[in-house]
Amino acid sequence: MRSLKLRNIDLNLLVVLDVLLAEQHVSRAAERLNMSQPAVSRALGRLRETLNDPILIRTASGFTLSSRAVLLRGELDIALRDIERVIEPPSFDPSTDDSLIRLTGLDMEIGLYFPVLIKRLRKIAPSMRFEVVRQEHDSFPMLERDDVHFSLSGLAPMSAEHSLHRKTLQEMKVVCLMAENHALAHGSMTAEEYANTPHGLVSITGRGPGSMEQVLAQHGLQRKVALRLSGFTSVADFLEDSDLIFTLPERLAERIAQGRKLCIRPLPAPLKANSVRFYLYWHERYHNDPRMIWIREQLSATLA
Amino acid sequence: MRSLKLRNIDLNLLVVLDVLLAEQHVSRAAERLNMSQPAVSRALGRLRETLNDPILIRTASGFTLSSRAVLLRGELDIALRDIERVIEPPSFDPSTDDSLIRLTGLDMEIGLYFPVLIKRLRKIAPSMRFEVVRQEHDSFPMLERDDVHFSLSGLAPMSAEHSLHRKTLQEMKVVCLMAENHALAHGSMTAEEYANTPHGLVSITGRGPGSMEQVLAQHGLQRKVALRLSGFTSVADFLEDSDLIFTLPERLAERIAQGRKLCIRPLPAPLKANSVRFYLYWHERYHNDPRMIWIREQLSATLA
DNA sequence: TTAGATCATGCATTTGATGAATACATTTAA
DNA sequence: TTAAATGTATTCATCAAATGCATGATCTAA
Repeated sequence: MRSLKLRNIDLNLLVVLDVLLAEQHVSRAAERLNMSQPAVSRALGRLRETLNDPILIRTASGFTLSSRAVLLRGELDIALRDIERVIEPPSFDPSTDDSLIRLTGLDMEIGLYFPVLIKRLRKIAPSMRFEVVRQEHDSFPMLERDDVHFSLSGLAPMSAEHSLHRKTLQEMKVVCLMAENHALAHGSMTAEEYANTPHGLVSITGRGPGSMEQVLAQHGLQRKVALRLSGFTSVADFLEDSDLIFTLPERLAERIAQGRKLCIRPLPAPLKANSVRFYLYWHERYHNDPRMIWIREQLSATLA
Repeated sequence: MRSLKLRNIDLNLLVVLDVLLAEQHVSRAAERLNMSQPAVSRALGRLRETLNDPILIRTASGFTLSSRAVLLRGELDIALRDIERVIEPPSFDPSTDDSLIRLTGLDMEIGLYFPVLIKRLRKIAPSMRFEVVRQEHDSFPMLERDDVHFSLSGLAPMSAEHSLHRKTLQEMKVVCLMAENHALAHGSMTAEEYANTPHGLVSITGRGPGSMEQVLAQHGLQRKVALRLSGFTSVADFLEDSDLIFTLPERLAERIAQGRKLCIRPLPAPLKANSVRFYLYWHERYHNDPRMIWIREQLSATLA
């Protein structure tokens, strides 16, 4: 535990001392410091008092340094340089930075955004390292605990988590994904037809109703969820040759449908209102971190 | 030339920051700093403003550090340690100190005081190095110019040299030194007899009358200086088998007479008043230097 | 819901740094 | 030796800013 010697002295005097030692001349020092000559003279007086040493000694031609002052000059130079490093906003150079950046998110969402981002980052910051961390049920506590720097999520934090920041990556409509040979695969679909078909649901938190339940309720409808999955990976396998419908964000649905016997259909017009957003979340503690700011900017660039 | 970034920020805040980073708790930091809690809270506010970073971030259980704060902790620790070194009175350890100490003085006076001093110093400070420098006509400018740390002299500086300090080493009477077979070598000597004998004079500055001239003048007398020397070394050689008298400080006379056919006689009573002092001089710039303070103390000890 | 803990803020106070003018000291030039 | 010049310290009034007290706001835990 550091002693409190420093509490009892005015560290601001050190800046004046530095210039005084360099100039050995009160008036010139004052000019360089943008202070009045009396102010510097007094500061010198206080320094003499504090350090218990005359520091500058009058001679026929100006001032000379005391032996203490000669020592001080070197030590002070080091100390002030260190302080400047403290004060200075932290610098960041992508070309040399070797930080380890930890990210999390759901498998499918990650696949949608992170590969292209990280490809871009590695091109500009070849020494930077990345780690995609398996997401827990809820990624917000992971941010809180500093397990990860970023979390990609379509959810909103439950309570008002004041320490989290986020940025909307994309907003997209929700579509229906079903087998090519599904009864509703062709022609238009009514809200009632939609509600009466058995549904599949990817529940990230593992519990509670999906957002569609609310929308249906507004139309006096409700649906039957016949299958509940905790991830997107096997959605296609369940859908092919099945009577199920999954209601998913458009780009996710496109991904899942790729190369499978599935087809994407718009939601029935009355239910179309709501859309889905994906967010990038980070913790307050990295809000000003130039590395993280840079990454956020790069992500925006990949989306543009 | 250092930029003046540091002029615009309050360095005293850094001490508070240091404790805040360690405690991550405003009230505890306040206690450790002997400040009120509001004062620390405001200081934290100013720090946030200055560094443009939240530093401490509220969480459910107290504060966490921002990423900037994590960096700061290390940098600040170094900076404050360096500042402490600046503030701290310079330490001095005789057993390890290897300073080079430069001294000057007249040959004979040096022989009187320095050998015993340096013997003592080398015993306690074996790594310290010493250099006895040939004295110029006047040793005071050498002190002014920082050619030497100490000067041994019986003179007083001409003008009021405010930058010089001195310490009386010894006070001694002045005696007459003459050949054993000198006419005045036995019996008492009157002031007139003294004045009428041819004199030798060691003139350190090389010019001007000696101090005896003044004393004689007060008695309406004056003497004839037949021989003028610029040092003491050869005084004995000039005195043996000669009619000259040298008027010298007692201990110097004893030294010179040692093993030679010379004898020491007191001054005639009326002229006896004045005595001679030897001083150790040093420059203001070393007045607070712990090494020089120590040396001065050691010199006193050798004289005691 | 209450009690307890902790940080932020409004307000009044006080400390202490500042600037303008000036006194003081010393050196240089005449 | 005096006068001018240079540079530093000091006096005094002013003003900015930090502080402390009391209080408000927020959150945790029982």
